[in-house]
Amino acid sequence: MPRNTSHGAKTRQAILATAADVASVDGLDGLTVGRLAGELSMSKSGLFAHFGSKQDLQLATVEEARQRYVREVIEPALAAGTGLCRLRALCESFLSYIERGVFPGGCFFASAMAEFDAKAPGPVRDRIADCQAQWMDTLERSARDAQAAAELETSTDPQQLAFELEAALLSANWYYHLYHDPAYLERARRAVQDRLASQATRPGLRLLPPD
Amino acid sequence: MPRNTSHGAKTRQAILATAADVASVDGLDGLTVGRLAGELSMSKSGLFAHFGSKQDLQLATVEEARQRYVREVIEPALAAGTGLCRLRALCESFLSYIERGVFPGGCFFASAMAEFDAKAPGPVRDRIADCQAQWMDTLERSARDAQAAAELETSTDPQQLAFELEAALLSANWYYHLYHDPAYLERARRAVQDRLASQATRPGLRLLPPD
DNA sequence: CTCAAATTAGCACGATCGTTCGTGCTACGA
DNA sequence: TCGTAGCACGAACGATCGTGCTAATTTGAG
Repeated sequence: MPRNTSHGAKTRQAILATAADVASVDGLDGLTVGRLAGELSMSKSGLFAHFGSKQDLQLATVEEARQRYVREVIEPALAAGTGLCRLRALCESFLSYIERGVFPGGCFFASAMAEFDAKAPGPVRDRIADCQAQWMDTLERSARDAQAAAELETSTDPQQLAFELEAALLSANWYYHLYHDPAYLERARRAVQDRLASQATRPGLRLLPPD
Repeated sequence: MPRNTSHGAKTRQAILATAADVASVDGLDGLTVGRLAGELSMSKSGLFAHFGSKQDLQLATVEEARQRYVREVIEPALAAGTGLCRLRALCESFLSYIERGVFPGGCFFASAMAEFDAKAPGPVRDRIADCQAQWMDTLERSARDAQAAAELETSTDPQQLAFELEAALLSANWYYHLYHDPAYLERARRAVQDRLASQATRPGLRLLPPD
């Protein structure tokens, strides 16, 4: 094979794509080297050679998932506008990402956060917490921008708003998969709409992008 | 030892109490027979003899956790009143239960729901889903009662309200443990208060029990 | 076509998984 | 006092875990 990044990188990428899918269902601990090797029809040792340890595999899997999340959730929303419009787009983008089944086990980071929530600190937990903080910050900053643009009441607490929006999104993820019922996605949509509408400066302020 | 259920039942109870604690941190799959035996200073086989299989152990652990949940969350709230007051008490009771650390890993059922969310169906998953549905139904029925007592607007959708309350509670659980920051519990309290206040029939309707 | 480097496979290790079996206590009922 | 039932134990099972070593295979560069 070529010196550096030809077949090897492709294989590594394929491994990580499958790893992220598996981990979204069975967790990053349920992600097992043998299982993963079987799923990709390759030997345990051949797969393992791409990573120095299981922890490295986990960290690489988180990074792969992060990139997928940015591509499927963040970027489309950022392209949709600014201020209040962006805030709403971020929420809708998340719900769409759940609906589309970007990860077979639901939101990767929701699963990972739940799994490492109360576990002892470590590199993997730290990375998960960091990703989650970034997402929360994206919501919060958008709220602040909307406020600066006079689209949200000055009485609004951006952190509180971000928390309530994220709460609706996360719960939609859990209940949608637990009961296989898309009604929960609609509940989240309604919750988001209500939160934004009630704190918008003008009652009829256009929240939806033209469609 | 006595013939039947003296020492045996005591031991079984001690096993399940520890099992529920462990599972709230490491999940029902992370709950291992050997680990549990070590934590209780008894042999794997001696412990295992109390349950026919690991799945039985898991189901018994869920049942133990359910009883603890009823005792620590549901019953105190039901005793606090009816209607809107009860609805608020249920939410506050949950947040207090998180704050008190009734389970070391946060809400047992939140962890279990997340763990089995996207897994293949089975007895354990079914039981978890059932418990979660019961809790959601408790919230929803309280909302309906409050509505029947004319404490909530007739325009309120009890299911929607229950979803939004539960969303705040669940997210408070995740973020509180992920960042070890009680501020998230306060955010949930504020979200609950806002939701209830905005849908109460009288703006100043007493929501807090006398304290 | 050849060679060296990169990639994968084969095999083995100690540990731990869930589970089974046989044994030895210990205390009550006869 | 003796038998018996409940309970816990130690040892061992096959399987799988993560992780090393070494040999075979593939592959791009000369």
